[in-house]
Order: sequence, then structure tokens, then C-alpha cells
Amino acid sequence: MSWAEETLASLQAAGHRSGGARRAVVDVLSRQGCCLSAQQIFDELREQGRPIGAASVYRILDLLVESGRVQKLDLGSSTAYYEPVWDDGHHHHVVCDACGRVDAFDDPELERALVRAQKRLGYTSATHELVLRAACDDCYELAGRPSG
Amino acid sequence: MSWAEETLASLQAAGHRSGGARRAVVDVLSRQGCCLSAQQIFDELREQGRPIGAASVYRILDLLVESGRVQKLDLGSSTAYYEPVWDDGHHHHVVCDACGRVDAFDDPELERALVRAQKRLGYTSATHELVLRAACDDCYELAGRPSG
DNA sequence: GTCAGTGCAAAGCTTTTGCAGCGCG
DNA sequence: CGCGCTGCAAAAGCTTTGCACTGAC
Repeated sequence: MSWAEETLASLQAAGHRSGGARRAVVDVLSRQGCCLSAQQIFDELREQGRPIGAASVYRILDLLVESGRVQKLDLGSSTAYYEPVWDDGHHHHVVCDACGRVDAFDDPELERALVRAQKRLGYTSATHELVLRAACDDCYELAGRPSG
Repeated sequence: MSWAEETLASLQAAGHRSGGARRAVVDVLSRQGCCLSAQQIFDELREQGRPIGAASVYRILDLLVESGRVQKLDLGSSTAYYEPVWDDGHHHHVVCDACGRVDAFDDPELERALVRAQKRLGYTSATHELVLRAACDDCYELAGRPSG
């Protein structure tokens, strides 16, 4: 069962009706997979010829976040980003200080350290959000990296 | 030399003039120490009887962030928070999912894990920003914690 | 005296709210 | 056939920009 199917099913199970806009937003999210802003979703759907309203995008994203199907990300800009929560573990993001590019990364050891820290602090059911800031490969080369 | 003194000195060394508003903002930051919003700084200074403009607060905070004296924090709300960068290491924050309360914490082992992860990812000069989301002690008790 | 720094007001951008109509169940 | 979902438009909230004036150097 795909993320999109699971998501729609869980909403239906929670007593929500399934309008066209909601299916469309879930579809865009599942196709992109990582770091979409509300505006990007809005634009994408408009391009597809679907006359969605901005308010609907925000309302749907809120619902998805509340029901735990989507994670809201603050990457440092004034815009919020959203991405599906996959069953097989989550990842974090590196934002380029220079050009704003966003890359995802996944580090099991770091993940374990984060969980240990949460336990040590007494938070048993905590979630975490981690953003690294660094020069991305391109900008690093432009700036002149140590060995070349 | 205090953080405020160091900050003003470094700005002067960089060729900036020292206006009253800037000194006032640096003063408020150094006194509070952790997690102030632009609005809070604005209000605090107005209460003190100093007719500062909101634009000045934002301009000054930007300058301080650019010069590395202040860190800008995204804690999940639509408001940005600011705090001095102290010489003796930094800390992270736990935001209460229920009431929004913010606590600071400091975990050397986690810090080492983060640095190791950054190196492993190839980012030698990266910074990081970590936000934990959990129920704070008060909300945890209200919700009924496992042992009473 | 010059120009960075400043305060005020207005604009900009993302997000939220109000409301009337549509359509899922 | 009721009520949740939706789109549009307007409003709200945080932050930035424009501009004239002040004051540091």
C-alpha cells in the first residue's frame, strides 16, 4: 500500500470525506517526496489545470500534519516546507548557507544519538527536527576548497 | 570582556558606527540571553521609554546574525527567535507540543555525535540547529503521565 | 560636513479566516 | 439532503523596504 493510499485511507477511517483537492495535494506530495512548500503545491496543481485555492492547500497540509502523515519543516526561510512521513524512518536536511539548496541525509548513528539524548532528557515520546547549515558542494568549490 | 562589549567592539572594528538603538538591542539580548523575538525586543525597549522602530530591531538583528554574534532560531512558530552566541559552546531547544513553552538543553554527547555526523557527511565547517518537540513537564502531568 | 544609523509608514509575503456554494456519503 | 470540503477574497501577522531626518565620526 503506497503512502498516498495509506494516507487517504487513514483520513477516511478518521471520518473525513475525500474531496478532489485533498486527493490532488496528497498525489503531489507522494510524487515529489521531499520538501515542498505550499506555494509549490499550489503552482503545480494550477499548472495541471486544477483550480485549487491556496487556503485549501494550507488546510489540507494542516490536516495531514495533525494526523501524522506529513512533517512540516522549517528550513530557515520564511516559508514552511512539507514532506510525507515514510514508514521506513526519517531523514534530516542540509541547507546551503550560500545558495539555499536543500539536500536530505540519513545517518543511523546520529539518529541513535538523538534518541539517546531524548531519553536522557526525560522525553520519552519526543520527535526532533534537525537542520544542518553548510556550503553545498557547488558553492564550496566556488569558494575555493582547501585541496583545490 | 562581556558578550555585549565584545559584540559592540567587533562591529566597530568592522567599520560600523554605534548608534543608540544598536547598543540598546545588544543590551536587551545580553540580559535575556535566550530566545527573544524581534517583537519582544521591540516591546522591552518601548517599555524602557526608548522610541525604537520595528525596522531598526530587524536591521540590527540581521547585522548581528551576519556577523556571527547572534543565532537566529526557528522554533516552529511563524516568529523567529534570536539569542547571543556565547563563546563557551551552544545549546539546543525543546519546544512543548502542547503549550509552546521553550526550554534550553545542553548535551555534550549529542553535540559530539552531531559533529561526527557533519564530518562523515563531508561538511567540515557546518553549523547545526536542532529542535526537539515534546510535552513539557507541566503538560505531561496534565495529560496523565504513566506513573501518576 | 558626510553618510551610516534610525524611526515611521507603507508595502510584501506567507498563512489564516469568512463565507457561500458544491458534492461526498 | 446535511454537513464537510472547497475556492475566492479579504484579513492577519511577521518582516522588509522607502524615505527623510538625526547624530556619530
